[in-house]
Amino acid sequence: MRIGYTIVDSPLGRLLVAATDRGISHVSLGDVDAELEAALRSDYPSAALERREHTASQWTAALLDYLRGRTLDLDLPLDVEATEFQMRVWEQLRAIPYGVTRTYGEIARALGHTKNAARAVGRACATNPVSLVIPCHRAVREDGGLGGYRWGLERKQALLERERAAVQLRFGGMF
DNA sequence: GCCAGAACTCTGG
DNA sequence: CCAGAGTTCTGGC
Repeated sequence: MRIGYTIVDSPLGRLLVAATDRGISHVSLGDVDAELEAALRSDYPSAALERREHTASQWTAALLDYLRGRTLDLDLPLDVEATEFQMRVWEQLRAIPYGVTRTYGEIARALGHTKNAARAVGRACATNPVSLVIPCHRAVREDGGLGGYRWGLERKQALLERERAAVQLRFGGMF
């Protein structure tokens, strides 16, 4: 498998976008490029990875727009591998509106788990390979805590604050 | 209420 | 298989 990727500056640090010719396969945030490349490599141990500046530039631009609060919907083509359960969790995550949060437990219940599968949901979120596109940062704990975030807790907090601010800006006076 | 410990589901090694 | 996870529930105080 061939995967091209690029790393650019973003409001939340370095942003890595990786894609096959079919869609986005990996999106991550970090402080240093090497850290992001290592994460990509560990997700795709046997793929041919090629760093190219112009890789997926349309999609990268869309992600940057999103981070700046100019785009609320990231409906981009994905090319990711996942278990059935992960697919269903990610589907639920993508259904959460911009600026809104949902708890791990709520997501578990939405999947039809009467028993508590919140931990499994957390695990599925944690292994989401395309941050932002699948908004795993909108999943929080029931006790009001943020829970964790694969790309750094302060980024999760910053993302949620940015989303709230952008919503305020657009719809603030309307209610 | 608060805290420790058990319960629950999925998955990588 | 089993440990451990981006959790939640329960029971004792």
